Amino acid sequence: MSEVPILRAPVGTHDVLGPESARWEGLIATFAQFAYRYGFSLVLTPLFEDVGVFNRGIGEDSDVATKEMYVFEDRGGRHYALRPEGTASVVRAFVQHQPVTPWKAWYVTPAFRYERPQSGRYRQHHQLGVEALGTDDPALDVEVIALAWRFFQSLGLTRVRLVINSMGHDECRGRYVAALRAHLEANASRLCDEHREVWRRNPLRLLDCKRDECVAVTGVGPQLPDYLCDDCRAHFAQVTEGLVQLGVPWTRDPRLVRGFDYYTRTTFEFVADALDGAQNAIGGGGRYDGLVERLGGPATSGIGFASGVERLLLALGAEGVTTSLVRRELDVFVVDTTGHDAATTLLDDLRGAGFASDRAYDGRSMKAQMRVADRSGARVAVLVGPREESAGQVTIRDLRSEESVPQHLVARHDLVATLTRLLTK
RNA sequence: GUGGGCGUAGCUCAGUUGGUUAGAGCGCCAGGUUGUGGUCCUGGAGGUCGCGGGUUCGACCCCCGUCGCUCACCCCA
Repeated sequence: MSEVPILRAPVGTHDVLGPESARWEGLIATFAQFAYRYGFSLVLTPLFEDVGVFNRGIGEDSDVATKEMYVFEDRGGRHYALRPEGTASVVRAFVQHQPVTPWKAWYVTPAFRYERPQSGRYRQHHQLGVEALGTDDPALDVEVIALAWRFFQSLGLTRVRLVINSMGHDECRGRYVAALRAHLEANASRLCDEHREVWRRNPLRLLDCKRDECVAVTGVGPQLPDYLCDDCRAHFAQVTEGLVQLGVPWTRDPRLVRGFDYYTRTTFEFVADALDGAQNAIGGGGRYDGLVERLGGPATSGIGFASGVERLLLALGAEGVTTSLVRRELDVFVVDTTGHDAATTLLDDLRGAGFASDRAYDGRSMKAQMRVADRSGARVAVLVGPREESAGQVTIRDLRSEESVPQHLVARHDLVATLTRLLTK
């Protein structure tokens, strides 16, 4: 038809429409409800920030910062990056505005990472998350983790595991990293090809490596839990005990360190066992007690959690949960054959009364309009033609009925009242 | 960045050893007598066979390149 070539969404991005978008609405609305229940309020921050926010935030040596950031220069020569994750921006906003603590905020946002897409991994994906700043009370760790857990449960996910660990605070973590570094140095030749040369850059990364060679090296030698100080041990114990009290099951993974440099003490991840692909982490987070300072603010503790919308949807699909959590079907479809557009005022009344209503356009035949009405999924059709109009009536037809004549006439001025009775029971 | 698989109608796909006007199902549109959907019947619209080059008398089919999709490694949501 057209000579203009079809433009498509960029690599690693995707459009969401149709029934799929209803599932998105449901997820987001459910999460918003949970956040509200737990005392979090919505925070909106810019999609792009000074690159320093992310470099200093998630760590210049992290994979995300070194090779996955969408960086660009604007027309004024400023260096910006599209957010690769949610926490750094929110913490920057905290530093800038210094709200009263404890400050509990939730968000839903796109996140960008330049990497090769695959199942459950995109260049633009979307995260739902919460951040809580101003206290290192383990009760808050428990609350954030419980919020995530309950959220997943409410969605209908059953095959989700919580794995948790503590990385200690700066000091004990530092001692562990030093010990790990020495251990790696002594065994560098036995590491996998990928890490043999680059382990110095970020020793903790090696714990994530699943290759046999690296696992063999890191499986022995210094172990993170042995390096925690008494305070960090106590904190971790209180968190795990709190989870037990709430009936939130967890398992400890002493190798769980996660990819961003800001984590201290509690780290956790939710693994969806229904996903057989490599991308089976549907959420994660942790405490970041030094991050506010790193971004120029006063010493402030914080903890956060984020979940990937796309992966949640994949996990839900894999578990066979197909409900959208939010109803998006029409109540009423207006079929107008008067020839002079009686539908417009009729719809205004219906919509004003709160009914989700739609119509056909372009003066199509009644048969055609009925077909569209049927496909729309509306519960009832309201028909108005010359006969009804002259009598001051409309026909209400039940579109879900199998009967041959599931319809009746009703006075025009009784329409809203009748539908209210019909559709709200 | 590296590697595997795949690109034929809006969607899911068929297309025989390369041989005339490229097909199906679903979807979409219009009809099936005068105002009625979901089933059924009939008809119709819609494709530069991803794109470019090559081999050949002839290419959807073979070769090369390229773009895209997809899966995996790495890492993460």
